[in-house]
Amino acid sequence: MPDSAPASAKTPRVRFAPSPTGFLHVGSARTFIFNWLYARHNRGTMVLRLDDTDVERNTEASLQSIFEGLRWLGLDWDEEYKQSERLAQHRRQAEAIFAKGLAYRDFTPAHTDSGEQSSAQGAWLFNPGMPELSREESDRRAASGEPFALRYRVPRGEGRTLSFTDSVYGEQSKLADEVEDFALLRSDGMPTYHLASCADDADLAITHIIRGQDHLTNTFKHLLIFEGLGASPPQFAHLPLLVAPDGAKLSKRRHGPVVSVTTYRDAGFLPRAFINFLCLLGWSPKDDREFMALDEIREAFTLENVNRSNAVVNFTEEDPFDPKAVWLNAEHIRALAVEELSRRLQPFFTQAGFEATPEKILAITPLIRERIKLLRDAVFAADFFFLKELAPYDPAELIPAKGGDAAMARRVLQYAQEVLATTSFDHDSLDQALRAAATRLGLKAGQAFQPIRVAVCGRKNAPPLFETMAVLGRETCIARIRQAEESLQSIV
RNA sequence: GGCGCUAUCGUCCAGGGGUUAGGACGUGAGAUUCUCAAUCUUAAAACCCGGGUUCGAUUCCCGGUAGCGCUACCA
Repeated sequence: MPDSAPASAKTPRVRFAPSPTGFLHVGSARTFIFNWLYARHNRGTMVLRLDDTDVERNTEASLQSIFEGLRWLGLDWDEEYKQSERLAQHRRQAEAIFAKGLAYRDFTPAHTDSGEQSSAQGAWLFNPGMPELSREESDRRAASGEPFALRYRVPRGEGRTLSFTDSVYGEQSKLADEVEDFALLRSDGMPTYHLASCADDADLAITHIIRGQDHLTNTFKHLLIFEGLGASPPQFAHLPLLVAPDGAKLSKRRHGPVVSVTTYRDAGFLPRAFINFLCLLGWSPKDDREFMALDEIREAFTLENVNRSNAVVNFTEEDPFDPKAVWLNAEHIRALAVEELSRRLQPFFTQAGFEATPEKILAITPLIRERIKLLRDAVFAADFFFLKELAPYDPAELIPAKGGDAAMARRVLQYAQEVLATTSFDHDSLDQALRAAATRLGLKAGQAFQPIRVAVCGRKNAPPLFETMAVLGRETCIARIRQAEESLQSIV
């Protein structure tokens, strides 16, 4: 394909460009996912680029956290770059722009405030306090070693309109007069995000920039930079933002760990469920599908189907996860093969301090898979399989809820011990034996099973009785039932 | 303040000049089961406001309002 072909017609090269200034957050993860989906749907190339030009805020820990998050998601990329390694190149490119007369030196000291004050006072002038110097004076001061920032000389006053077609937001245009003289180089010589980003996008031959809508307005600056670089701009696609229930853009600072992907991982989200949830925020296959496998999503994914309004991630202090994310996770858990699910459960049991062998987990998994929404729920759902000693019984729970007393509960538990001593511990045998026992005691199954379930599991709500007992084994079951019975002696 | 973007149930996502405005999550009620869960049935729940255009606007246009974003030598 010739270079002159429109960017959108080439084999796509997309990039995900996080800046390592904190943990990987869900908004970034979603941007990564959309880029990945676009690349893989179109058999293109996925580039990971670390935008680490902010030396002040970059940390190694953050870098690790981002990789950790991306690895967990399990989506791959084809090439990897670091902006800091391309510093010299960026400076050369800035100088080239300067040499073309498209930028000028600004010797004004950097503002220490964030510019909010001046905005509030109505001073939104471009590059306030820095009338452009003559070239001679500029050269002289630069030669004398005075620090300066390099600013783009935005072509204002020419009636020029900057425009592009966004794949999501459509035709976008803005008067150049509305764009301020933004910085290309900081006074310490470091490139700004705008410069580094565009320079790399051009150098790496990125064809499609898929990023958050917070960059929509910045795109006009980027258009100017590409022009200065002598490169044709790629196709842009901006994604609606993820916002918190308070309406504000999801931010690490304001919303804390609930926006970190590691929070989801640690709670026991399945990566595929997490991806499924995020891709549905701002995109849909335009039919009623919601629970989708990754392949299904990839096949259905197009930028045309991305919508334009922000999506709120519905979390609260009590419940950090969007209910829909939780539901989708439960769906994905149930869709997993038992072997696979039990493998994923392992670390949660181990971390809880249980002696959980793969065999034992495999036996338990079918009993809890429909009862957990997050992987970590398994720890509570299955604790009695591992605990040597159950917490002291609550007599009130041992007594059947409907029409029963302590004496009756004792009778059930006594009789159960007898019966169980000779019953083989498989589902069908237990089913037969215990139902027969109930009948003999003149009780309904529900009544008779409650004391036994509580005795065996330590609580009223648990997985199906017979399967549970089969996994627990005769010895443990009888011991627990005896203990429960004894705990009732005091009140009978 | 300027500029830009957006506006359908509580939330997410469809729809679209004439519809009983659809699906999902969550919530309520019921069914079913040895409890819980799962499952099934069912209910409540929305087109921001005002003008146009039109025989007819929730849908198209304009304005307002609200929210968000950008307006840094952050990214």
